[in-house]
Amino acid sequence: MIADPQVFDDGYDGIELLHRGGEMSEVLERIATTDGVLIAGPSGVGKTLFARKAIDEIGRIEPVDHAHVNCLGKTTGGVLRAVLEDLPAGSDDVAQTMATDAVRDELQAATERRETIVVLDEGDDLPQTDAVGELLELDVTIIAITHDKMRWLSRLDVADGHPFDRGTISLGRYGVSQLTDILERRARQGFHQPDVVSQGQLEELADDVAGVARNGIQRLWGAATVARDRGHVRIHDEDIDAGEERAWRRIRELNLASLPTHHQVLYAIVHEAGAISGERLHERYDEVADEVYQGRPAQPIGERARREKFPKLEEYDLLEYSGPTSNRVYEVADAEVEPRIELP
DNA sequence: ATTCCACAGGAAAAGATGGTCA
DNA sequence: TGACCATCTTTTCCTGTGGAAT
Repeated sequence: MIADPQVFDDGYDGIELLHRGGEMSEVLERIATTDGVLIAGPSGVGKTLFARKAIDEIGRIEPVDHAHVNCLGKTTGGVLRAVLEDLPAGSDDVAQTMATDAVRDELQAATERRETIVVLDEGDDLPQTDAVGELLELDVTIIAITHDKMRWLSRLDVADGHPFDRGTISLGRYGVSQLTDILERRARQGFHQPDVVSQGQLEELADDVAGVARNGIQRLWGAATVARDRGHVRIHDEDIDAGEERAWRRIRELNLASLPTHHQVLYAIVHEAGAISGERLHERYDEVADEVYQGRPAQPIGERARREKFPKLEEYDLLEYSGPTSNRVYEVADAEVEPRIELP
């Protein structure tokens, strides 16, 4: 059924970008005249793919070097080093302890031989670092990606003004017919055989995910996987329903696996309880800490440092919490996503 | 309405980490 | 090898917030 699994991977970019023609001309136009463009839009509407395709387009006009960096959770130095590592003219392995001055010099050298574009993906927290300011000092073009344009612009603090407030490229959710096209394209490319899924089914999927392309693509993957397991030649409507949870679990499990020990422990504690207050959570952590950290390189951490871990767990869609500072309750997003650490 | 309380999260200091260089 | 250094992480200290109690 699924002949080419990577077509359904989250970061897959070997596919044509559909229904973004207007935004694409806009971004090309702006890149020709300024050295900073902000791309804003909700999760899963193809901001990353859009940026990649924009780089391709630009590369067709003139030769450019580029770096694409995921800035989530990175410090100023971390972003700069990642840029340096990703540039063709930069070093492949930049030491964490390399002085920022030295990184700056190397970036200078790596970017001056030809036009350079830097994509700062997952850039919501960038304004809290100096990374944007540092990069603007160099002769590079920045494409920053964020979920919330207003918040990003208002928190950005760069001396001498910056080019980002001269207009933002906004990528919205797709309409049903547009997303149906997109899903059809994926199906054709991923399944290698016609009629695995009907036009009507694709429309229903597109409608169901409210224009969020990533969700639609993952739902399609889940449906195809279930259909395969059930020995179906084509996707049945029941496969689509049954595949939904599986699709989300796949993404969350990958997210969880990528996190370090402290996050794993905290996730395990919340998972055990289902929902837990901050107070109870800290009590439980203190109870199990000694045993859980036995034989691991990491040491248990204090309460303040634990609080620091939750934004990432939320960002990765593993935990949910909201409400006022006191009486906050932490909940697992999907109880089926098992922790990777055993609690006593 | 005012005071109290618990907790989130900011800032700065301290500690850990992982590198360079003599 | 060991002294030293820059950066990142954690701790310490603290302020702000919203609900609950008075």
